[in-house]
Amino acid sequence: MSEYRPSEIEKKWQKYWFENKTFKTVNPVANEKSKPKYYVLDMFPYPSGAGLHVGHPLGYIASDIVARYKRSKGYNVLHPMGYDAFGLPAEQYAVQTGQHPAVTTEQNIRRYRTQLDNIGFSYDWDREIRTCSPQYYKWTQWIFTKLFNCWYDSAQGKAQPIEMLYNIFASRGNMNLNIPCNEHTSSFTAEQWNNYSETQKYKISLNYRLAYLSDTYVNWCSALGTVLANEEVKDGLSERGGHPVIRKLMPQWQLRITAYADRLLQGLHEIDWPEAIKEQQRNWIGRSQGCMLTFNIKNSNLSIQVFTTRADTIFGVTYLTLAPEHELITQITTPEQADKVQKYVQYAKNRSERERMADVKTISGEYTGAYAINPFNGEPIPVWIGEYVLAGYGTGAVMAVPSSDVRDYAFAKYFNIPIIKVQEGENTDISKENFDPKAGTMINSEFLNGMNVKQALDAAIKKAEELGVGYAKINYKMRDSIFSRQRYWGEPFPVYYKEGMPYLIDEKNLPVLLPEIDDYKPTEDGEPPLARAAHWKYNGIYPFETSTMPGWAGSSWYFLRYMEPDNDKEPVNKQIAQYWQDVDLYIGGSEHATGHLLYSRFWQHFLYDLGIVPTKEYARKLVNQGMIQGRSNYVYRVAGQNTFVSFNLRNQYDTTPIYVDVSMVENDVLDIEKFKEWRAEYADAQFICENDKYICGYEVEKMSKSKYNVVNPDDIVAQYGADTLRLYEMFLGPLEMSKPWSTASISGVYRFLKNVWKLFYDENGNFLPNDEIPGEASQRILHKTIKKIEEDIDRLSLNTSVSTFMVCVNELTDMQCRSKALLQDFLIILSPYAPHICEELWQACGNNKSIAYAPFPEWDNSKIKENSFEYPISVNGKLRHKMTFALDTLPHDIEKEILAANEIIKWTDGKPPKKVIVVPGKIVNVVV
RNA sequence: GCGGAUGUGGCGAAAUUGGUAGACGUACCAGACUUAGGAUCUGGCGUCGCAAGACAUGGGGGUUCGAGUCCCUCCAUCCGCACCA
Repeated sequence: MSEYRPSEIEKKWQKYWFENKTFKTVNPVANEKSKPKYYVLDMFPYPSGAGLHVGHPLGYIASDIVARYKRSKGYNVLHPMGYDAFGLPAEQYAVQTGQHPAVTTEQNIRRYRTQLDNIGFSYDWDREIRTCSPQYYKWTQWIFTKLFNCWYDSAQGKAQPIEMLYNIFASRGNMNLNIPCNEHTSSFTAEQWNNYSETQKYKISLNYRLAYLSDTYVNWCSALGTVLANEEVKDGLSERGGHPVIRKLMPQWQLRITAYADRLLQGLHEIDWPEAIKEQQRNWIGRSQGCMLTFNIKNSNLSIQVFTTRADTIFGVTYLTLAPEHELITQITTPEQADKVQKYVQYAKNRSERERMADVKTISGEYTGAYAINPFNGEPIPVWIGEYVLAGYGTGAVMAVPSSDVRDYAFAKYFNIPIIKVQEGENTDISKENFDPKAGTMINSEFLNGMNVKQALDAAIKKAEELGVGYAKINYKMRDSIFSRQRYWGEPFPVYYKEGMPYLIDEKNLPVLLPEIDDYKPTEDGEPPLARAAHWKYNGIYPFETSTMPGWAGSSWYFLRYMEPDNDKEPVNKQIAQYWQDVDLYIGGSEHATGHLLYSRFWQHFLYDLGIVPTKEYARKLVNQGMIQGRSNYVYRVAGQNTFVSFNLRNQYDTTPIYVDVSMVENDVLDIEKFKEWRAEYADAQFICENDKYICGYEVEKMSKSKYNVVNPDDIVAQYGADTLRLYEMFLGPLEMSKPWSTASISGVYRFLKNVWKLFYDENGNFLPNDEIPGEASQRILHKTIKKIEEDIDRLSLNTSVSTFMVCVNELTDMQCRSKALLQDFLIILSPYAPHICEELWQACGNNKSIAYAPFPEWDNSKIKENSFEYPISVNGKLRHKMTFALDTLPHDIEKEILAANEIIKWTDGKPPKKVIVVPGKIVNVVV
């Protein structure tokens, strides 16, 4: 073949790999001495109707390069792909069209698969999984049953079977046990427990399980007819669709992720993940160390619990503030204030989350008329209600210290509540708002006087414990995760109801299949769509749970299933999990920081507790690939005319920018003919050009159809081939950075591949490589390249490797390298990046096995060394000179040579240097 | 406000432990060839300067014989979180 024609070779090799199962990962056999393992994983995609754009494969290409490289380095590589196939878009489409979501999902998956295959990935497709297939979600349901059957043993720091808790209750009751459980769990003695009926015991146990039902304020989106997770809500609107979200009290399944809060925080130390992700997770978990204090209500037997991180400021408390949702409000409010309080609570309730967040500046509140008693000094302090106190954090009540907290300060100023200064020193002037709440030493605080904040904090907590009015407490911002969705297209719960109580479906009856229904909307009375399945009953009698699991259920453990996707006895075999351990490299977007990436860690910790998986953390290293943004182009239409003015002339006219499809633009130059054909209205448009060209404006923004800036990888593959696309996406810039797509410099990468081809074939199609022994120079080039590529892959700096290859090919071309042995080695190191062309040329060299089986060549340092080398010389740090020395020159010889070289080196003032410092291979310093 | 990043030619970017800043690719300029093409090849290309040379890695300071790299400080941009007591 005389010319590089990617379209002719790529399909052929993709077919070859598929038919020969070239990339099949064989399960390790027990007695076999197996290779070291390497698990490289991509975040599996949600197969949306829009298909892949050029940004999606970025991470997949990087992981594919690593996978292919590790294989050739002798690793047993697990590199799978699948689909996160349950989800809202397919369901919404179903609601609109009546089309079953399974059908659209299947179509979308096919489209994705075709697009992925076009790029030549080395996935082991025999391991493909789909979260929506019953063989898969059977085990998602199974994990749910395990969560339901476990409680969290804080003493042991792990999940334990619920039977064990029964035993504990039978011998000790539930008092003085520090076990994470639901609010309002009443206490009982061992004796009482033993007298309970089985049903009563079961009912109590529901409060302790890691999966539990509870009435919760949830983010209810009536437009979508479902509950959303906190991270699915942005600024009071649904992330998907932007519909308003309100808070509503509903019974929901929840997972007790809060029991794992500390472990999830600790685990971050063990994993090599981007700092940004770790920080987001830390933020989300929101651990804060403080103290719980009890304030009794004056003339009442009620009391209010308060969480504070500033127990040291207890003598500065001048009022308490309750969240408007606080349950004691009605009980403590005095009759005189009842009306106002009632109004205020109503006002707060009607304000959506969005409104409340939008104006954090507005101060509002109401006085209840009640007084609480400061537990430290017995002073009465008024109890207020304020919107700025969040029901969901801590106890929904705060002890307000206006002198040490800016929000309390603002509230106190606004309502004219007294302020007691408890700190003195620099930056503690409370007449201005910008005081430092942690500065100075304590005053007006009895036994705390004279201490600094930290000392006072410890002393105050100690005192509270002595007085029995409080205790040290660690509080988390993170809430338990709501696990119910009022949707159709998700995993059904393996749960049925009997006398209003939830029971698990027997394990042997899993999976609970998603029933067929004729309409995917919620029912008229607001029940989830599954309520439409009238005859869907367990054993024909008991109603099933009608909500389904959220999108993140299936994605929280999929990485385990790839290890053994067809196991029908368990989610994954222990020995196999033991072999694969964890994911060595996980590549995916950072948008899942507090969603998938947190939940999956939680499930892994849980499964570790059960002894199913061998590691607490499932992904050793995570890399977030940057987003590829679109580069939109504009034309400038002159107001009121069908005339368009070129970019640099646009200011001379009154113009409106209009998006043009990027496929009609090259290097910002508009293809005027294509533009005229684009739409009828532009057919006789006029153009005001500069230098006979119409230059478009541009902007970098997210790829989207409406901006006409979406680039489909299929088009690039059709024009330049998959290898060019792969190389180019890497060449575009560092993997982690977001960067705009531009087709501008793709031709350089394409030319590179053509040059590779030309090393093997001349223009007449003659095969060039022969058996000549490679010269020293070409060996040096090759070995330097091998070394560089290894280093690049190790630090995932794949963009620079493309440059390295280019330099290598240019140099081999210059010296007309014809050594087949050397060129074959070159193909092996290039093949992870551009596998198709390398397979083709590899075969042309007479190999009959895939290049994927060829071992990666070892580089030899002795072959890299040059005969001579140049030393940079700085004279007093100013002038620089170069001198060439033989390779084995000793440092003192260099020194002598430089001293003797006065005539060669023009010293600044003509005098020879006094001192020459030489470090071999590094520095020469000359002091004149 | 808090946290995480990032600032280097017209553009995308290299420079792994401090050691010739701008590799490689694009764009652009000049030329060659030509079956006129979005092919191929050669040369140029940070700024100023005819040149020698000088100045250049967001700004300012510091450490060092030597700083894109280390330290301090300020600025700009992007991304998270945000009344969390």
